[in-house]
Amino acid sequence: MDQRRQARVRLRQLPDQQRAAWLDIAEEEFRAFGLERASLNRILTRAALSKGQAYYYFADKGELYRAVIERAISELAGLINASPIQPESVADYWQQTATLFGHVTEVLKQNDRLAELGRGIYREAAAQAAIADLLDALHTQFERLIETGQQIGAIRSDLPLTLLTEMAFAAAREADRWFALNAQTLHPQDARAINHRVFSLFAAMLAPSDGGDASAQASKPYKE
Amino acid sequence: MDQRRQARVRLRQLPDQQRAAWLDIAEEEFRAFGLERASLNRILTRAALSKGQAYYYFADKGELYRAVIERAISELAGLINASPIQPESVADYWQQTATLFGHVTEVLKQNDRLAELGRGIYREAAAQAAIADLLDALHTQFERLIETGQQIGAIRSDLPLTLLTEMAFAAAREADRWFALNAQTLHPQDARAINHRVFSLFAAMLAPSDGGDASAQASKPYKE
DNA sequence: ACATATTTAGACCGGCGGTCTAAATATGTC
DNA sequence: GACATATTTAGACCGCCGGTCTAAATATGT
Repeated sequence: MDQRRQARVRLRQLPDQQRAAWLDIAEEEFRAFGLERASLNRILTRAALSKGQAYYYFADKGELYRAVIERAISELAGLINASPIQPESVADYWQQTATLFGHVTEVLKQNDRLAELGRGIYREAAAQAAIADLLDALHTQFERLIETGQQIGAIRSDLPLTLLTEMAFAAAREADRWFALNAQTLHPQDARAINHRVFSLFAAMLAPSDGGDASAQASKPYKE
Repeated sequence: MDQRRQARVRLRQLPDQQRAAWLDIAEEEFRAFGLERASLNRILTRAALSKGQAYYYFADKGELYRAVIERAISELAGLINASPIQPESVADYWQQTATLFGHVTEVLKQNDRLAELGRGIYREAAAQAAIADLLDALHTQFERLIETGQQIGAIRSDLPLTLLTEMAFAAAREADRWFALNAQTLHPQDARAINHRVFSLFAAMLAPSDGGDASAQASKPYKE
C-alpha cells in the first residue's frame, strides 16, 4: 500500500508536460478498449516507457487508469464548475436541477472524449473498483442533490437514499447510452423533445408518491 | 462460423450426464469470476478435459459461457413458467405485472445460483456480447410487456419503446443489486415494504405523464 | 481386417500484467 | 574533481492466459 503512495507522489512530482504526454497515450488506449482489454505493454511501447519506468510511477495498470480518469474528472469539473443548488421551492428545485443536467449534457455532447471515457467506467466492474474513491465522491455529490430534493419535498423520502440514487443514476446512464447510440438517426428537434420527456420521467419516478395510483400505498418516510 | 455450429451440434449430441458435469464446473467458475476473469484452463483442469476435447465441443470461451447461461435460462424458465399477461384494465395490468415480478423475485431469492449468474451478465460487456442472442430474446419479452402496457394505456407512449425499456430494465437491475447487497441487514417486513415502494416507483416512472407536474409538458405519442 | 471418420492429447504460440536485478544517472559532500 | 549514496531506467524473466495445430488413439462401417 505504501508502494502505491510512493508511486503516486513520484507521478505528481513529474514535469507536467511529461506526465500529460504519458496520460494522453494511456487515455487513448483506455478509451478504445476499457481497462481490462487495454494493453499496458502497448501503452508503454507507444509512450516509449520501459517496464521499470512505468512501475516506478504506477503501482499497476489500475493506478494508471485511475490517473487518467482523475485528470478527466478535473477537466470535466472545470468545464462545468457546478455550485450546489439552492432551491426555494419544489418548482425551483426541478428548474435548477434541469439546468444543471442540461449543462452537463451540453458539455459532454461537445466532448466525446470525456463522454466515452465516462461510459467506459460503467462497462467494467474492474474499472469501477480501480477508481472506487473517485466514484465515491461523485456518487456522494449525486446523493446530496437527491437529498436536497427530499428536504424541500420535491423527492420521495419513503425509500433509502442510496437505493433511490442508484436507481436514478442507472437509469440516467442508460438514457445517456441510448442517446449515444441513436443520436445520429435522430432529428435535433426530436432529440430535444425526447430529452425533455426523459427528464419528466425522472421527475415522475422521484416525486413523492401521492398514494393515488393503482399500485401505490400510503408511504411513511424510510429511516435507517 | 460453421465451426461454431459444428461444435454446438457436438455438444448437444453428448450424453446429458457428461455435458451437465462439464457445465456444472464451468458454471461454478463463471459464477465466481464472470466471463473475462474466469480461467478456461482452470475449468478444463477441474473437468479433466484436454484442450483438444474442449475446442471440439466449444468454439471458444464465450461459447462455453453461452452454453452455461442457456442452460440456466431454461432452468429459470421452468421455475417461472410465465404466460403472457392479458390485462383488461390499467389496474389489472399493474396487478398482473406485479404478480409476475413478485414471482420472479421469489424464485431468484431462493436460488442464489441463478441470481448471481444473472447479475454477472450485466457486469461485463463481453458477457453480454457472448450471449447476445439469448439476451435479445429476453429483452424482447420485456419490451412486449411494456408494449402491452402502452396499448392498454398503463404506460406512457411519448418515448421510444427501446429507451423506455432499457431505462426501466437498468433501474430494475440496480434495485436487484441493492437488495442483494442489503438483504441481510434488512428486516423482512422492511424489505417487503421497500419492495412494494420500488414497484410504485416503476409505476410512476412508466405511467403516462399527465402534464401536471413542474417539468412535464404536453406529450404527443412518439413515432419512429 | 482394413480404410475411414471421429475424437482426444498436449505441445506450442504470441501476448498479457507484473517482478526483479543490474546498470545508468543524478545528488550531495569533501 | 572524486567519491559515496540515492534515485531512476532498462529489459530479461515469470507464470498464466486463450487459442491453434498435429499426431495419435479410438470408433465406425464394410
